[in-house]
Amino acid sequence: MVTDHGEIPTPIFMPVGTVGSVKAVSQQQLKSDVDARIILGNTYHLYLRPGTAVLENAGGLHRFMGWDRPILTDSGGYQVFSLASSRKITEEGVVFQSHIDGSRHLFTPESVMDVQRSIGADIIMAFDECPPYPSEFKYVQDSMHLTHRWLDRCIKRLAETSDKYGYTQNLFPIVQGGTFADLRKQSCEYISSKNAVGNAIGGLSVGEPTEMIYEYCGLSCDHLPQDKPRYLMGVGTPWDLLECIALGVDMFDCVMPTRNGRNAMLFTTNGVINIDNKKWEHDFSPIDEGLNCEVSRNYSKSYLRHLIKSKEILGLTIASIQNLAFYLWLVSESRKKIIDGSFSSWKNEMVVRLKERL
RNA sequence: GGGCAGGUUCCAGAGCGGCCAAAUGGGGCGGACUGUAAAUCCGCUGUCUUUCGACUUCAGAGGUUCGAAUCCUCUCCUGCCCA
Repeated sequence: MVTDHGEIPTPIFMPVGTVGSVKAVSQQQLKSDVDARIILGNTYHLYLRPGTAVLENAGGLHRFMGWDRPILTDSGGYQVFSLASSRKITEEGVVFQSHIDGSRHLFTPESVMDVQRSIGADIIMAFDECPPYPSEFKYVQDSMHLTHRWLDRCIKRLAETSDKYGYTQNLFPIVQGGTFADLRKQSCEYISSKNAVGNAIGGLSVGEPTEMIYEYCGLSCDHLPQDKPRYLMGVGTPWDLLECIALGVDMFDCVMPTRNGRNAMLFTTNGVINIDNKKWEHDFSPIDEGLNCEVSRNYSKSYLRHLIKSKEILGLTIASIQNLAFYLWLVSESRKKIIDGSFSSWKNEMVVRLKERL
């Protein structure tokens, strides 16, 4: 893939990944870019629209690792949600109980900042609480205020500690407020007032219907600074990405390409494939010719199906890479379409096409 | 030619007189998966019917029995061993 900022490397396998990108830069350079990714462990797609501001990162972990895109780490706030059965929330922080040995571990805004300092990612996330859907107004309200107080502690801790590796780490605060318009708006205002280099939209894709994701994502975008990256955490399907880009989102991250890939669901430029299906048994065509990715172009559907059916670990890797390459293509195309002004019509066409089951 | 062991629904393989359309696994089909603990989870899978239920199945043909995939007889086929 080649963009006006040079070639975007084909995804490669890394044991623990993270790489994002925010090629950042000066106002003049802002005309385009950014896209990021994390291979395997997580996937981050950063995508900045023309005119949005970017991070300052003269150097960074990404550079240290030989990548040309920034690396992003999450705070563990999502685990407060996803591991709800084995944790306890207090004002101080969250106590998690290990599912491996039962040991208890306290996560606080301060400790989470320290950990992220040590890892050294270019973009680090605030520690927040992510209430499930549905939740009572009162609970979401209290939770939001707790997240705001935690944010202040994150900012304070970050200010009190210095960069460990000689480059700036950029903290993104996270909007909460669930699916209550007034709370969301209030949270956006609070988060915006911190004047961070970028802002995240959290608390969505936690069980609510897709339409509500769009609704509250749009609402959040409307109340966050337009000249700074808006990062929607945890979303989503390819069509979700397109819809949310239309609403103003610049960055995404999601488990979907890798997890669904491991579960035999392939996202391709022509639609969705369930590679388990017998219909692919003798289909020797490339997995996805529409991608400029050697894995997608050189392995056949038949071979990939065989690997998956045989429970060969390589199959999961190939499927994951296919989906990651697809997501990168999707955001890269989106950027091009936005720049040439054809995004909206292209998006409507793609949403239909990409959902199709092949 | 002789002696054993077998032939069960797409496959493997339980069942050995009623609770059997028949366990379980695989396969097939469908669904789920959204800031990753989890290469995972959930349905359906003889035919007809929405359900109840009805009907046809356990190599083949007869038979015993109120009742057979299960017991008996013969036939066909498969594997192994001995000639």
